[in-house]
Formats: sequence, structure tokens, C-alpha cells
Amino acid sequence: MVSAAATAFSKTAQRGMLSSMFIHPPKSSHITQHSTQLQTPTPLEKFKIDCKSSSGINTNDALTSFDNMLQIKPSPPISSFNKLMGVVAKTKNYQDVIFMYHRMVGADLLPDYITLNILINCYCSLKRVDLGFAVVGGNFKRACSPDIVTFTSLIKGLCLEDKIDDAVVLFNKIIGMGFQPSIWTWATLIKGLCRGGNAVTALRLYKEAGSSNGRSGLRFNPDLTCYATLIHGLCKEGLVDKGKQLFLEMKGRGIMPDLVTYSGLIHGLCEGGEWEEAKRFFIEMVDRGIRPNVILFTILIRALCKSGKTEEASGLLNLMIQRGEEPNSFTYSTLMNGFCMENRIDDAKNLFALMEAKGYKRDVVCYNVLINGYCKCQKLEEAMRLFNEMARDECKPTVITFNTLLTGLFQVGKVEDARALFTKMEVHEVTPSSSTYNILLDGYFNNNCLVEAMELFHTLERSGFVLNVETYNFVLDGFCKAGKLDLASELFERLPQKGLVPTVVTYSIMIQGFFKNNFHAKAMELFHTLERSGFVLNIVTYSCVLDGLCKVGQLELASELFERLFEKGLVPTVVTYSIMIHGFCKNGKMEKAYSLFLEMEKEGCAPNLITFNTLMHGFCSCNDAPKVVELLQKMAERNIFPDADEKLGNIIGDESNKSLQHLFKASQPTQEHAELNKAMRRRQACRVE
DNA sequence: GTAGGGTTAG
Repeated sequence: MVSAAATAFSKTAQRGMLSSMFIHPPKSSHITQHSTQLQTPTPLEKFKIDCKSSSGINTNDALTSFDNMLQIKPSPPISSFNKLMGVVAKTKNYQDVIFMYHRMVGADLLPDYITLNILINCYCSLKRVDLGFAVVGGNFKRACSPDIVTFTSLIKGLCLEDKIDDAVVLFNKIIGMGFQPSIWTWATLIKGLCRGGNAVTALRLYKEAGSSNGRSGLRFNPDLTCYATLIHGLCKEGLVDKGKQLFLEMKGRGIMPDLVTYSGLIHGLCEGGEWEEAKRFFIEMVDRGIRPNVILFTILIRALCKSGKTEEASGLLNLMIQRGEEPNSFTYSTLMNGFCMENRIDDAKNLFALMEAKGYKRDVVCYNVLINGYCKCQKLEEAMRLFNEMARDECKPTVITFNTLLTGLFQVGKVEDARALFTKMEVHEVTPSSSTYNILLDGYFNNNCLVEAMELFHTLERSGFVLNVETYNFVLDGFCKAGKLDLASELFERLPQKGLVPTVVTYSIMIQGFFKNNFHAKAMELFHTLERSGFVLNIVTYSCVLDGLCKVGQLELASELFERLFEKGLVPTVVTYSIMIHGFCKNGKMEKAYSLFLEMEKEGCAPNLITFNTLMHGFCSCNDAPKVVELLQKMAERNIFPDADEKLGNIIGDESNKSLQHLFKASQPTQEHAELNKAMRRRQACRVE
């Protein structure tokens, strides 16, 4: 055994850590003097070396040293083993730490409370809080007692598994037991609350415990980390004003925000569309001499992409490179996604190629982004080619990869390929998620594969797979669209028996379904019942009702309801406006249709292809050439291309409309644009979700 | 020698 350890040690010495010590021997080190004698050090010497330099150690070396230490008799102190375990834990190689622990126990060494704390933290970080608790109930009971560090890890573990309530219960319990939470405990709980979208609770905790009115004995003096966590959490939930307030408060307390704090605040502001404010804080930060790093640049690049400024985002990428800040895979996938969202698939592809050229590892997210880009513009062959390339790049597809591809395949009607891909999931050891089943159900229904959809649905119901209301929504929508209103109604009635609560989406689907299947009275009855009960309906529900009313010729009623939306604090979407515009056009009320179109533009709601088509159709029908010209111009401004339309062609064909001919030729849709239009229409096809 | 904060995809 000892010789095996010696061999292992000499390998380590040749390989890494020690060789660098030979090159740069530390002054006045007796260990180095030993080493320069070119004899293989004994395990004990090795242990001494390790203890001296464990700060710069890598995981492999730590594991080897650990094994060596296990051979030493008498055993080195437990603290030395803990130190090495701590080093490995810092690298997030939790499985290795657990392995080390078992080796230790196997060698009859008695772990102390720190060993157990490290072990528990590893289990918690791996989302196995149950095993963490098992350690507390087992080893801990025998040897020593858990302390505040133990409980902090357990609280983190519960939060990571989304058991926020349990985490709060544990927090209160330990206070009841007389423990004083440390600043780490507070930070962990705040982070856990913010992670689960409970930033308001975190803020309340901060206010209660931070003031003199708090529970007796409970003191909380937040530090930089606590503030950063709380600010980011609040901003993420759209409570940007509260985040800013806290930002000022911490400054007032003399705690100066650092890069992480600014990043969290700026991220929140960007996500909430408060671009100017974000810029203001960014400038303040730079003025304070804090340099942005790759994470903040990525946040900014995402924000630019989200507001349609991919060119600027691209410029920012170049700027960060110029400034010597290396982009990472997050940065690249963010910008690639920005390009894909604008259908600039070639730019995304070039970036993807650039990553390879620069020697960057292209991770699964990069692949997923590009695959999604290809799916969005209906280039499924390319998407599948990328999928097949992933293996070559040693990149394992995730459930997101499969869900993306399945969605894309169903959208272009490639049901056979979707089916084949689904069976491949098992080969790739990827477990389908409830989203996967939703995509399959939706895909089968939309491609008129009613039998398959029903089969899958019944298999799922029988399999014991926990179906949530979202899945039922897809089935209900499928039934309604397939004209099977009887099945939909029956299933809808049965939801409570299954312990499921219909959501606003469920109700919207049913209202739309009733209208579509000519049960207008039932649709309105459901709508009125919901309104009277105080159930909060959203703009989609109202859009479904408006659409139904318009279709049954109740334009007056629809107009009244539309006007009432504003009182309810609801903001009409492009779909809502298009529905109303369509209603007016169909009834020959072109003036009303047009004024609503102007209104939506004024409100900052961008008209889309469907809006333009509806209006264009209306104005063509009444031969209003000047309006058609105006609309064509507006479309061109928005980079939207008209569909080839017979009536539009007739107007343009008229000799008297030379300017129109010219304009139409300039905006003549190419094959690619026609495909994009088709893709957009499919995406927007009366989707309630 | 153990516990806490900011970035990407469906």
C-alpha cells in the first residue's frame, strides 16, 4: 500500500504542482531543500508540502494528496483532511468531496463537525438536502452537534429544491432553539427567497429584523452581499423602485456597491425596459472606477438584443474584446440568440463558426440557440444537421434541445420526423418533461393527428405521470379546434375531480372553443360568470370574447367591451387591435378601422403582417388606392412584406396607379419573405397560450 | 479547515 502511495505521489510530482516549486523554489523553505535532493519524498514530506501550498492546488492533486495522507501512520490531524476537502468543495466538484469522505471513513478516521459540515454542504449543493438531513440525524448525533454553518447549508439545500416554506420553517426553528443566524444564514435565506420569486418576503424580513421593532434577539446588519442579493431579487421581480431605494440606503450606511451590486441592479433595470436608468447607473459605476467584466457586458448585450438593437450589441461585443475582456459562451449565445430573434440566422451562424475558429467550447446552450433559430425560420434540415453535429463536439443534447426541435418539426408539419426524434430521447438518456408532452399533444392536434393525440393523452393519464393543468389546456384546445366540443366540455367539467384548478388560459380556450363551435350563448355565459365572480381575466380572454363577438356580427357589443378594457387597466395587444380592425373592415367601417390602426401606432403597439393584411384587404375592396399606398409604405418601413394578393394585384395593375406599381415592385416579396410570413402566421395562429 | 451576491437556450 505504501509503495502504491509513493508511486502515486511521484506521478503527482512529475505532473504538476511540485514541478513548479522546483522551478521557482521558495526562499528559505526546508521542504524545497529536501526536494532538491532529487529523492522521492516520503508521504509525510508530501503531506507537509501539500499543507503549505494547498491554496494553489487543483482537484486531481488534492485527491492524490488525500490518498497519500490516508496512508500516513499515525494519521495527520482531521483538520488536514478537512482542508483538502474544502479545496475540492470550492471547485464545486461535490461528488469528489463525497468520495473523499467515504475514503476517510473507510480508513477508520473519525470525521469532526467540520468534515460533516463540508459533506452536508456538498449534498445540499447537489440538491440532495435529504442526504444532508440524514447526516445530521446520523453521524452528527453521535459525534457532535450541528451548528449555524450546518443549518445555513440545509437552508440553502431546501431553497435549491424550491422548498422555500420548509427553509423558512427551519430558519424560525433554529432561532427558537437559540441559534443566532450569521450574516451567511441571512444571505442564504434572502437568496433562497429571491430565487423563488419571494423578494417581497425577503424585503419584509430585512425591514423587520433590521429595525428595533424586530423579534427579540434577532439582529440583522446586512452587508454588501445581502444588499446585492436583495436588490437583484427585487429588480428581477419588476420592483425596480424598491431596488433603487435599497441601493441608496446601502450607500447611506456607508456600504459602497461593487461590480456585482451594480450588475444586479442594471440587469433588473434592463429586463424591466428601464434602459435609460440602467445607463445612468452604468456611467456612475464606471465613474467610480469600477470596470465592467464579462458578466456585465453580457447583461448589456442581452438588453440591447431584447430592444432590437443587435447591431449595437454586436458593437459592444467588439468593444469588450478591444478592452481585453474575453467573452464567454454566455456572451456568444446571448448575441446569437439576439440575431436569431431577428431572423438573422446567418449572422448567428457566423458567430457560431467564429467560436470554433477561436477555440471556444460551444456548449449545449449555443447549440440550442442556433437550433432554435433554424427552427424559427423553418430550416429544419439545418436544425437537424446541427443536432447531429453535437455529438462530434462532445455536447450532449438536453430536454430543451429536443423540445425545440420537436416544436420546429411539428410547425412545418414533419410529424414523422418528430415521432422519430421523440423515440431518440431514450437513446440519448434524456427524460421527456411535461413540456415535451405538451409539444407532442399540440403538434399532433395541429397536424390533424387526432387519434395519436388522444392515444398519447390517454397513455399519459394512465401512466401515473403527473399531468398539470397546462397539459390539459393543450388537450382542451386541441379538442375545441378539432370540433370535438363535447369531449372538451366533458374534460373541462372533470378538471376539479382531478384536483386541477382551471387557469385563465383554460377559460380563454373554452370561450374561444364555444364561439368557434357556434355555442355563442355558452361562451358569453362562461365569460359573464367569470366576470361576475371577480376572477381576474387577462387581455387574451377579452381578445377571445371580442373575436367571438365580431365573428357573430355583434360589432356594437365588441366596441363597447373594447372601450371598457382601459377601465380594467388592460392594455390591448397587437392581436386585440387586429381583431377589432378586422371586425370594422368586415362591416365596411373603414374609417373606424383606420383610426384604430392610427391609435395602436400612437399607443406604441406595433402592427404586424396580420394587421396590415386585414387593412389592406379592406382598402382594396373599396378601391382606396391612396390608403393602400400609405400602408405599403408603412409596411416597408417596418420591414414587413405584403403577401401576394389578387385584389392588391388588381389595384396595382391599374395603369392609373403608377406610383403604386413602383412601390409594390420595390417591396415585392421574395421567396424567403413569403416563407417568413408563413412562419409568422403559424406562430400567431390564434394561440391562446 | 466548513456556509452567502450578478450572465445564455425551449
